[in-house]
Amino acid sequence: MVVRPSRTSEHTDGRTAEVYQTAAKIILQKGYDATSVSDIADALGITKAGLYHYIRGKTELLYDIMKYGLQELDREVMVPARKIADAEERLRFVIATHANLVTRGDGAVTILVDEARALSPSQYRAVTRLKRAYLEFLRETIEELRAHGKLRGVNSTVAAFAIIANVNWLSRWYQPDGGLSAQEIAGQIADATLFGLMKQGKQRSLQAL
Amino acid sequence: MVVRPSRTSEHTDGRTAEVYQTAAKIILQKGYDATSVSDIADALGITKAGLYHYIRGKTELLYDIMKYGLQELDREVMVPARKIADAEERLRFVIATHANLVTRGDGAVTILVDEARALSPSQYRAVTRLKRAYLEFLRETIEELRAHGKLRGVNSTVAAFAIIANVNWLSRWYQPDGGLSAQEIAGQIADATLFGLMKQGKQRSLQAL
DNA sequence: TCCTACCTACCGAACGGTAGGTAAATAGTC
DNA sequence: GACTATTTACCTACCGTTCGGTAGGTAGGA
Repeated sequence: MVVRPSRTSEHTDGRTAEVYQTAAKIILQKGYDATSVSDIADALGITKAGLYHYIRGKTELLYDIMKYGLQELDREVMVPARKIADAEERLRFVIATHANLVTRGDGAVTILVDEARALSPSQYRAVTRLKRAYLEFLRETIEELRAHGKLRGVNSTVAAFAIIANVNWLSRWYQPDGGLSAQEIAGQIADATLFGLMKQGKQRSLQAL
Repeated sequence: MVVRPSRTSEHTDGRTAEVYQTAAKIILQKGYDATSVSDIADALGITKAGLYHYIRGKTELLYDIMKYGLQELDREVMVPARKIADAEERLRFVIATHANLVTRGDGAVTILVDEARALSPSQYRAVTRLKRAYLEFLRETIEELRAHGKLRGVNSTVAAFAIIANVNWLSRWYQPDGGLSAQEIAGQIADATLFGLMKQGKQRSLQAL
């Protein structure tokens, strides 16, 4: 996870990126509330006061990590997806790419999922707004499938949440050293989810199982 | 949520049930770490020390709630499901019933999902063991489908987690006063998930969408 | 006379955060 | 290049607050 320069954080160099990466990793493991600022400082080999040189506060750190996760989702999933004309192909791309982002696991995208509760109201609103944009993007693509007569009798909200559920849940059970590769899993999830929604999906050749 | 008498908690009357229900509700809203023992006591209209008359500790309270959730899952989903001979029908029943349990929402089943991290190692092991039993139950049923030649080329682990993902994610977006009823959603999730896994599902008549 | 169901008052530990300092690097001036 | 001013990157030491938990008491019912 590389943090790009932004107006909201005045430190943009490599050390700040390291702070964010380390924090994301620990928060992912222990949860936000159970992670103390000292935990993060210790992992970085500095003191708590030293860490406050880089962050403005604990929730601001969380918020910045989440913002990065949402940017990542936009940059790597939504922007490229919008260039795909065919709705079915687009949806398959979104599911597989998002799944890869979760398993690649620098943490930011995943932290997004669970820890929003800890944000301040205004931070929460900002994050929720961007999450909702992603949901709407999925819903629109699904409705496009329906318009082409390809969708089964499934509510598009339920379907969109089903996609998000499957992808995000990956972070809870995926093990890099397990029997299945991230690509295999991503492909299978995309396939099963799409097939469940559509009247007749072009069934992809499935990799070894 | 009604807590049944058990050997591990010495108080079994109505007040203890009220304690557990209230605690579950608050933990569900705020998260376990962010919920203080005083929060729960306040909601019950007693002091913190008064609450300790009913509980042995904060994690024990969480553990007891989770144990109840797992019992609920066993009693209401797995036990009746085992009586269903047809694997497809059985899987549909499991998905729909589990989904209803989540949306009915007295909290215990849902808390199970997110807060296991806060348990002590031995408590964590106990909960994980029972969760794994549920996963295995799903996997076996899915493999039964495969044995009958009904399954598409999907890994049964991926499929089992997909079911769990869809059902548990419900708790994050289901709104009782929303446009969709719990039954509708449960039915659609069961239908879309099953259809995604199977070669040819008996497509149920879907309710209004 | 016990037991149940609480209470007040408190403890030690951990928390997020800050005040105020310092050594080393960097930038500006001559 | 030498000297100074400023900034960076931390530090020690501490603050007020909140936390989970407890000791010891009490009012009321069986």
